[in-house]
Amino acid sequence: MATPNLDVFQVIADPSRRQILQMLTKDSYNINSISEKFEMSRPAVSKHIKILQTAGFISIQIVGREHYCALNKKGFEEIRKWINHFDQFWNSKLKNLEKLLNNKKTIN
Amino acid sequence: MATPNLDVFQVIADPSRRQILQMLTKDSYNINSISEKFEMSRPAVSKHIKILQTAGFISIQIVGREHYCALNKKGFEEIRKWINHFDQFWNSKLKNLEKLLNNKKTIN
DNA sequence: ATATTATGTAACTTTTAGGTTACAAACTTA
DNA sequence: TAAGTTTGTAACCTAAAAGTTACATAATAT
Repeated sequence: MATPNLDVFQVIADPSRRQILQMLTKDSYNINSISEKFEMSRPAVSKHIKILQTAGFISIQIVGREHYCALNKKGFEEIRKWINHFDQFWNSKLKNLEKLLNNKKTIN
Repeated sequence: MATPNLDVFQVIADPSRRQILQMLTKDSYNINSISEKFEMSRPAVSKHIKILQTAGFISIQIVGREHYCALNKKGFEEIRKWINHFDQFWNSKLKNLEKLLNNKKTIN
């Protein structure tokens, strides 16, 4: 794994990475304890951690030889922005429908 | 492209597919007019459309030989649910901090 | 009927994400 | 100092996503 530079959407596309993020809603864990919960090897998890950190989904606090991972708000923001954008689309569509119905009312 | 069955996160991981969704916030287009806006071949776009439809991000209305694509709310819901879940995490973290500060206040 | 337009799909190739093992580095403990 | 932990990384392999071209199908237009 040559740690590719992925955009935030590609980062959360991987189920294992989403599992890691899910896990970090419970507590902060070091990389070893995270990899223990997964089928794959520790280096594989290590790469995922690196990708998550680079994309801003987690931050890492080094305590001695242990690297503790915690959720980082930053990475999620672009996703939320994207979803909000489409929510606006649905809302404006709904408003247009309401306008249409109101016009009909005044006409009849 | 053997039209793989991707989960919603994998579906929006592809930049071209996100561009298509973005395009459909402006208007409803048939597949040919969508592919005209892209560098890649028409069959490639056609596959993306299929993937977007299968995952519930767009719906297709067939008018004669033309297939008109429009945004479908369904596909976005799982993404929003996922984002909301993490928003709850940040909110509860904030509440805990507030509680902590309030306790300090009453102690001092 | 023929030509044109819009689309789907099969077969194939290329690229790369995601996994592995092996080894190095850095910190901790006995 | 030596042994044990925790982590990073290099080198490699595999599976599959994403593209291509070529061809088939179906609706429309002339």
